[in-house]
Amino acid sequence: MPELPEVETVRAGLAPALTNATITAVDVLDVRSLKRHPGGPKDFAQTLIGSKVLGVVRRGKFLWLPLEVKGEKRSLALVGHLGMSGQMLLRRPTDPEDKLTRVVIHLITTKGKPMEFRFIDQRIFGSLAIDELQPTADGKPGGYSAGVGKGKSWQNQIPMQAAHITRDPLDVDFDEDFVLAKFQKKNSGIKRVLLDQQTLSGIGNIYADEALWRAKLHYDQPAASLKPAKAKELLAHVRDILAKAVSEGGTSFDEQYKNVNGESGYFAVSLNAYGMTGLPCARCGRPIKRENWMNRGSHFCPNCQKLKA
DNA sequence: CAGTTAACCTGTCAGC
DNA sequence: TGCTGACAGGTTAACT
Repeated sequence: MPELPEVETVRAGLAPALTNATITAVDVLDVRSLKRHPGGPKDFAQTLIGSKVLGVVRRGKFLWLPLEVKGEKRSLALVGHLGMSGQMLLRRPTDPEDKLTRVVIHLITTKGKPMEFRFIDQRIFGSLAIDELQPTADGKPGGYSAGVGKGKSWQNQIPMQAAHITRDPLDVDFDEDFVLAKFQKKNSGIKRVLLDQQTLSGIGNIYADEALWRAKLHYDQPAASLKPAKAKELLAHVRDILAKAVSEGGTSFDEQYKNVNGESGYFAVSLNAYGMTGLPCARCGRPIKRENWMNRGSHFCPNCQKLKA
């Protein structure tokens, strides 16, 4: 479900509420949501209770909350991934239950106000885990946290389970030359490469289809066949689309993506390819086509986006 | 080694 | 009304 713009919308919503709040209790309603936490639910809850949240950071589709854990020497964070159907909602204890809630983390603000962080996940591809932070490979900030935490110990760190993820196109330290060099070395179709989080992060099925539509590229066009100028143009489209989608609060079609208040985003009205099967292409008027591709779908204009030799 | 596929899961919706 | 199959925003282990 959620790609970079949706995860960033969640991050921005969580940060002001959770920063400096203290965890008071943890309810694990479905242990499958902790599949990336090897210590199990007891260890998960014990570590969290009494800990303070220091910030909310994101790289690509990964989110993490650096923690101050009493009596703990290691640098730890609560790491979250939304998978295909995850949501993170901020609720008051008196609010009605949310369907498909898997984990509830109870907190109290510095002003003594109680609140609940609820992790909702239909398909359980998402997860929460406590993980150790390690220094970033390049010594630069681990991810996006709106400048908060400058000079803090966790600023230039990243959770071990997210360390293999490269920087996303909205990261100030995004290395475009590194990505272009990777394109040149890959014979896979360009869409496959756009979705590879170790080449560049944050892009999923929606924004890949949208960027390729804008660049007039077929999803199976080998990445290495792109001329440098075309590859740069594609990355510029990627950045534009991601930034615009962030400003619109992400893309929502149904109940599967909500911000921290349970509200939908508005970018769906800006889509030109994804989910537009059979509707006229905004450029040439011919119908958008959907093809089965990698156990999912690819949406494109057969007229504007032709495979080139 | 790079490149691909299968598996992990549940809910919704269209069609019969 | 109920059944069946297609489909859904992602990642990663295990193949070729």
